[in-house]
Amino acid sequence: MSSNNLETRNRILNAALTLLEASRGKGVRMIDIAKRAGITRQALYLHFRTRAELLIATTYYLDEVKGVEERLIPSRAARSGIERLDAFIEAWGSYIPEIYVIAEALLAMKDTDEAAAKAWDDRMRDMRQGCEAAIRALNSDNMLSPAYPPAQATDVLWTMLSVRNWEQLTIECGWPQERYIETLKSLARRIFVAERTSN
Amino acid sequence: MSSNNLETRNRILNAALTLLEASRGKGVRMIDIAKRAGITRQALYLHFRTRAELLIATTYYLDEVKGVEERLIPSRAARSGIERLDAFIEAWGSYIPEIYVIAEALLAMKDTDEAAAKAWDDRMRDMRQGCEAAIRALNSDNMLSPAYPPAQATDVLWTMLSVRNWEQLTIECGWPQERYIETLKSLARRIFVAERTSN
DNA sequence: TGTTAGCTTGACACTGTGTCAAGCGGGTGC
DNA sequence: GCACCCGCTTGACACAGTGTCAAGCTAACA
Repeated sequence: MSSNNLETRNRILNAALTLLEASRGKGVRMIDIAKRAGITRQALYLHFRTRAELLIATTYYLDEVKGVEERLIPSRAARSGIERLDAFIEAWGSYIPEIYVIAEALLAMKDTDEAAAKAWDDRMRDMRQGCEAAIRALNSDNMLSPAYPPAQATDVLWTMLSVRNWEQLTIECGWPQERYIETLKSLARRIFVAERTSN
Repeated sequence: MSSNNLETRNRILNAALTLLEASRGKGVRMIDIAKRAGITRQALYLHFRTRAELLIATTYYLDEVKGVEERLIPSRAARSGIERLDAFIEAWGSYIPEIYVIAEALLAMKDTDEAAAKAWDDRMRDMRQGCEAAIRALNSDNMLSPAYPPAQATDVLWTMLSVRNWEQLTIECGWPQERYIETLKSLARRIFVAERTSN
């Protein structure tokens, strides 16, 4: 029965999520996921063709669970460019820690698996849209620093907000999450906003 | 004979280097390296205990070949803080493309191999010293922006100059190397230098 | 001439992914 | 009540890549 099928599928995705979160994304085997989901390893392949496919499905499942879309509403509603930039950094920056472990797993597969690479790149391209919109909003307000053309400014913002940079600052350097958010907002203003009036 | 031993060792390291560079760091097997070095796969293990150990040795070998130390001389000789910041970004930024493929290979192992992780972290810690010195020089000149305490400024500079960020800007965004260097210099000035007089 | 260092040859173990065939049990249709 | 099928289990096996081991070869050196 297809409802039963879907139920198992969700159990698998939940299992994958839990295990990835528990083990910081590394060393989660198919057999571990299967056991946690209460089925055999082989049965996993009745739902997902490969490990990569399972992980990709897990990230989409995660998005669904965490609700990415809703989080971006405030940034879209922003009236000024600066406000939009701030709201976007706030929204994305707060989202990173929630997807971090899964992102790690996907990033680790990027080298070996074509599909995983594409899934990650798609996801990053989506995020880039937000960066572009924020820069464009700033530009419309005539508040974008003339130092960088919009396209390059987008590249820079996109790079600044990468998961890897979040990882380095919070995990490696030990920054608390709020400092990460505040510093990135401050940096973005310093870099992108013309005629600085605040830091 | 130990001289023969060393000769083979260098042949292995050269082989590893060549292959890693050719294949962008991924999918290089022990057998490939062995063949290229003109020995058997098993003989590799007479020189390196594991694949990780070989890769780590390869990175040190690379440093030797490329001469990291000499490149940093100009930045140490700089008279002003700003000059030092510029020189450091120039030196490190120019070095990244040369070590990039090996860095990739090492980064890929970071998740699974303890020793590889340590080797990479050590390397990054070295680089961080340069960042710290540049920030300190700026601070001594009273040119460090009050917006960030020196420790945090170091964290930010260190993160900005990561290999991943270089990868994203040059490879993903398609920036030419000179633009990368110039933009990073410009960004660093904008962020760290107080009372901006230039962009 | 005998010894030894450095390599080869040809095994084998192990891990993890992915595949296959046969079987089983419970619900559904007739 | 019977047959059927779906979703899963069981127990194989293939395959790639790393790492290990024992025995043998060969050139150089004492």
